[in-house]
Amino acid sequence: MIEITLPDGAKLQFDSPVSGLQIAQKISAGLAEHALAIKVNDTLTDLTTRVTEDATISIITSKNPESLTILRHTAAHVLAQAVKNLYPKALVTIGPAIENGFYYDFYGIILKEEDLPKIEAEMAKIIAADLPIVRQTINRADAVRLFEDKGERYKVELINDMPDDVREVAIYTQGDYVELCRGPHLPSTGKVGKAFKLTKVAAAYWRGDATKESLQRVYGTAFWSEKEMKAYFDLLAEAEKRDHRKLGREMDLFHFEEYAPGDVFWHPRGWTFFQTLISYMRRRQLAEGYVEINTPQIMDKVLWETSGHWDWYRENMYTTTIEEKTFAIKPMNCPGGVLTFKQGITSYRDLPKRIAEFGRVHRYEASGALHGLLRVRAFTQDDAHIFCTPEQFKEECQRVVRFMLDIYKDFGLKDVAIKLSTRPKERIGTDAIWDMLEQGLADALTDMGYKYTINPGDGAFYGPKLDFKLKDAIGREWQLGTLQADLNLPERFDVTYIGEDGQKHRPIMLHRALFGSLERFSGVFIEHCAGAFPFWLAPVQVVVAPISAEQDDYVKQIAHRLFVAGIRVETDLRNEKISYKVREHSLKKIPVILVCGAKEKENGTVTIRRFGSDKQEVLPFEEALKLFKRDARFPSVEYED
RNA sequence: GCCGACGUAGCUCAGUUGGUAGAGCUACUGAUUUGUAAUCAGUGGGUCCGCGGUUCGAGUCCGUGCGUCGGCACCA
Repeated sequence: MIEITLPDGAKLQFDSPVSGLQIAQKISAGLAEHALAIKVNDTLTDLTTRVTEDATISIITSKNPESLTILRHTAAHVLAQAVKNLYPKALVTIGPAIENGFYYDFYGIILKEEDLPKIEAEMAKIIAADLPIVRQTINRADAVRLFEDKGERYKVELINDMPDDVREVAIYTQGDYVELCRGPHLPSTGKVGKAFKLTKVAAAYWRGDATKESLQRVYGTAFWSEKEMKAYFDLLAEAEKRDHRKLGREMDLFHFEEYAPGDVFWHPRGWTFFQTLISYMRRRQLAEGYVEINTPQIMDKVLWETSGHWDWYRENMYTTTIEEKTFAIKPMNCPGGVLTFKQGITSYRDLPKRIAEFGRVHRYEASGALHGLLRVRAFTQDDAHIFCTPEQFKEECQRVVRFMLDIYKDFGLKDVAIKLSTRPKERIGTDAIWDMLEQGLADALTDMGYKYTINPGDGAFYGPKLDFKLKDAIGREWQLGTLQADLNLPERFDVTYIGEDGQKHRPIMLHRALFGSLERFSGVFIEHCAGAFPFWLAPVQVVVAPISAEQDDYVKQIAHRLFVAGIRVETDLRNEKISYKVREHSLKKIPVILVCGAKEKENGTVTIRRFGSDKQEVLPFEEALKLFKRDARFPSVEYED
């Protein structure tokens, strides 16, 4: 007797092992028709899998969010079958469901975008044939033979690399196509339906390893309805409009040149924005107990040999040799911070010391890695190095995390993922040190109630780190801030402080950057706000425009007053209609347009039009000035009135 | 770096089977003095990414370099 418990608590009894489909049939014919998979004690599995003992189950239909993954995974297999039909010499590898769709990697073929419709058509045929998808478990050796016979050496490799204790593997058959797979899958190819699309071709390395062969990857997506799929593509199109590279050109913020790949030419407006970010951060850091320094751009390469970076990253460092001496253009600011800290003798009473630097660093990134402002070769970090005692370690970490999230909040960035990256395989320092630092970072987060995920082995070679990640307009994740714990650099540079006991002690060094790279942060934020900067960050905050040349004097006069008050203001005295000017400045997303006609001039008023609204508001100029001065203030910063 | 695609005016793009480069917007000049998302007219504007080759002739075909885009790998 097997007792099956349903989600609502109801219990069903069966005499013998029973499949998900049979259970669904017992519940209702309608459910059986829509059933796609079954969840047994929280494990998703195929509808045909038999439940052999008492269990809590739920029948999965397209209403369950989990079903989308199954749909896409099955769609990936249909894709593989279609490609095998059309290109028999292609070898299959793997094809999982991913966040917004699925992909499949093939060996031995090269596809172009133009080939996709043909493959889609073949997929549609397979779907129309509604082939049953049958799961079987077979002996491991038989599986190897099966795929060897088919010449599918990648599948053979996958089986051979499974742990020794795996005796049996699952295979799925749909028509004449056989796939090695854990599953689960839809009951038949017909269930994939019509809402699927292949989106792009790309390359990927076998097993994600750059030393292995390059495979042909095909990306696609699938939904339960064409309506949902359309909504997804609409969203992508919308996101594309926010691409910071496009907005950067349209808003005249920056450009790139082939003479300096990966290095930004900031235009007046973009540079004003950039500098405002720095002013804001500088102000907030001072309030947080930091001091600011500036250290050399080019230093003896000996420093990087000492730090260990030369061994790890020499290939990515720019160097310059003069009179037989080799210097490095700094790829990070740590040595500058360390050498500055080491000037004089530091007492425990002086700790923690928080030393900030807006440091411009250069790293030779692989050409294929470059991506607008989001991945560049020369960038500015809002870097700081905090030297503290072991007792202060956790508290300092918490201050940084709190500060970081507080900064992001000022930019409306609330969807931040925190990752704890732990010791990598190749590293320096003892396990005891790594244990202590990893635990400290984890505790700091847990104590504050922040959730995080662990990226095992993703730490820096000298210490573990917390990474703060955010998504761009089309969902790509980018790292912004980082907090790294380090005992190695203090060791290597022999950094000490004098403790209460009068003896020398080793401080813990925290590396932290909140914006991370100001270039990257700019890109992410431009996309986040779709170019509509808040007043305090806008490179041009106010444009003053006359209705006719009669008011030019008045316009100049109030623009001057705004300038003196610290407002970033421009006038637009061109011989154009006001609607032309409104359109143009609206396209540039200027927060405020002040229109001055005869009435305004006579009454000493201005008519305010704010970006994103077509409402007009008439105010005495003095009042408007007060308003703008307030709007121009940095958020979360105290001001004396 | 790897695989693939792409590179024409400031921007967005067109350019037939190889026959000496075009549109709209922008810019400039003039007229118009205008009340909240494009006033009219005129004029400019190109190393067709660079280099080499094939050809009587190359924006177009081939090779190569550079850059960009989409992924992968990388990211102190």
